[in-house]
Amino acid sequence: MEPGDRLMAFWLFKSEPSTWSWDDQVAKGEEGEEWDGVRNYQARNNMRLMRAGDRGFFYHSQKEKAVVGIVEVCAESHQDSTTEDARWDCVDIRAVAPLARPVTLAEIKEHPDLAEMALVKNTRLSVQPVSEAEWAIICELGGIAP
DNA sequence: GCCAACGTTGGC
DNA sequence: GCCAACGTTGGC
Repeated sequence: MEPGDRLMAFWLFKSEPSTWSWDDQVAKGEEGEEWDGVRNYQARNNMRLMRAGDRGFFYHSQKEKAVVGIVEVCAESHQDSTTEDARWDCVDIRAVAPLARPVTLAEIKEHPDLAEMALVKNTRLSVQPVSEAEWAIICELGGIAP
């Protein structure tokens, strides 16, 4: 193990589908897409902690309010190309697989072991960490292997 | 469409 | 450095 290596970490990316949907993400294929436009320090700091190969949930906010797919970090944090402002950087992510069935916010709120998720406790944070236990539960609810 | 939560900005 | 005003997000 090299210094700085760690186990895979898990995250959650929120997007309003009318702006950027799971289908848009899938259409980008292996190449992936910059997760740009984040202008929140907490969300940015989470992206700075990401390493290539980390997995994330893709969550649709607003109308749908459900985790719909799995993504993978394919480029670590770099300058956000939509701004000159050096404060803002972001990772690239690519779609890995859709959930067999979406896991709704209502279900997540109902599950006692998911009550501590930022999705529940800090509704406005758009890029957030997910624990390994939370990851496993949501994958199970979504009908796919973790 | 409303409103609560919360982050950011700017005046002092 | 505080805090009021304001803007934005996102659930309901």
